[in-house]
Amino acid sequence: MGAAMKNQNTSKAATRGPAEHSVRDQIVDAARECFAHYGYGKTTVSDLAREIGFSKAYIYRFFESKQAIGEAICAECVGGLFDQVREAVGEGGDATDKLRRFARTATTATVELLFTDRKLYEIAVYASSENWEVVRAYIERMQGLLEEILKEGRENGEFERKTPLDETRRSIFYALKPFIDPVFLERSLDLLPDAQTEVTGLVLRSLAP
Amino acid sequence: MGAAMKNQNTSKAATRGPAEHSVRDQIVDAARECFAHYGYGKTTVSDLAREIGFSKAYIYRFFESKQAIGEAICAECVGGLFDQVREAVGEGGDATDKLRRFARTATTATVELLFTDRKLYEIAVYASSENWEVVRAYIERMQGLLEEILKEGRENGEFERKTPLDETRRSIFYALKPFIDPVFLERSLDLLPDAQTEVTGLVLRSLAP
DNA sequence: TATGTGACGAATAACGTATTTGGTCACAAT
DNA sequence: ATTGTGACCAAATACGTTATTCGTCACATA
Repeated sequence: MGAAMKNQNTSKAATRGPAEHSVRDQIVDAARECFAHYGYGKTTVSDLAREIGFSKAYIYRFFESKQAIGEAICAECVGGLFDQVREAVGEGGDATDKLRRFARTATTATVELLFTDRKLYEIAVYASSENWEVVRAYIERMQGLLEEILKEGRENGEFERKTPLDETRRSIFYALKPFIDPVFLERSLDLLPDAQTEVTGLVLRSLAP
Repeated sequence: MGAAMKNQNTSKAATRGPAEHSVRDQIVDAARECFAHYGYGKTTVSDLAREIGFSKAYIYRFFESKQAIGEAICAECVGGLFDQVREAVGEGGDATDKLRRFARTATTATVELLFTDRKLYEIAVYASSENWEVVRAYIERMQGLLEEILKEGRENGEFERKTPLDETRRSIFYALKPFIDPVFLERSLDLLPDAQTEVTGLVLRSLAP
């Protein structure tokens, strides 16, 4: 099984110097604007330095690498996605409704990001394809949320209880992946929104007690 | 909704001249070897011409373009995949078993292609990402096979009958896509084989009467 | 008609080079 | 200590030029 297995670049925070510092915020602010406007690849670290009026070297006092800055921006993006999903789920009624909201919102929020901030979306795709830590964290939070929904559904009798909870959570997440993972979602656009609805239906049928 | 929507290059056969002709077969044979050895991109039409001892211009009497030759080779590949799946399904017992075989064989056969004929797999990825007609045909045949399994399961009471058959077929196919579609499968390798098994389990639960 | 080709143009890829970029470090100032 | 920088290097990238490659067409031969 000599698979590809690239960098194993699941790097840690990759942040340096004081965690709370106005310059760090300035860098992030500048990066957010520049990345969104020119894209991650076309923005140079010197651009960011010029934008905040400091030298390039100073930026490296706060971030280990350009990618680390990209991860910070990406964290904001996926954090926003997660918040939207969590909020939508919170407004749901029973677990079935919550699960529907979970799937629907994850898709619509990500698609919206794709269309309104295409350049930022590209970072997310890159991050996902390169297994950045921030994506792993996002997936874990999403699965955590999903598990909560499942638990609730199991407790109040909406969902079956025989299948191990972990397996249920994972398999649902895999099945929904084409509509959640940015890399896959790009290739599923022409199937939306029907395919997403129908897979959610399938998932709910699989949960029937 | 200004989606991407590229070439709409879902071209037809793109074949020219006599359909039955020894030279056509020679071209395809040479292409199969060269594409598998050097890859689609690195193989030039002149290479194929030299291989069969004719001029490059003559090749264009039989195929409209290099891509058309690629489609022919790709058709062989996915045809092979489909045959493997159909055979495995044919050896199955009840519909549940057949569905399991359907999913498992589709994945293993595609992964095997990926590892043994990586260069040909690349063509399949390219074909899929560019929506070549041959891929569309493959998907339709696969869905046809899946529908047969579902019908059988519905008739003998293994599967539920409330959900419209079309929807069931489509949603199952979508859910399995990360393990069938070459483009997706490449990114799901690290989840195999567990994820595939677990999603299949989810699908079967959703089919419970 | 069926088989087969060399020559040709536009588009693309390969290639080598000059420039830019990511990242570090020694050093200065507060 | 903390804040801040210019100079520097290896690696990557942009760029302009050359060489291939796709695909066509007029033409040849049997």
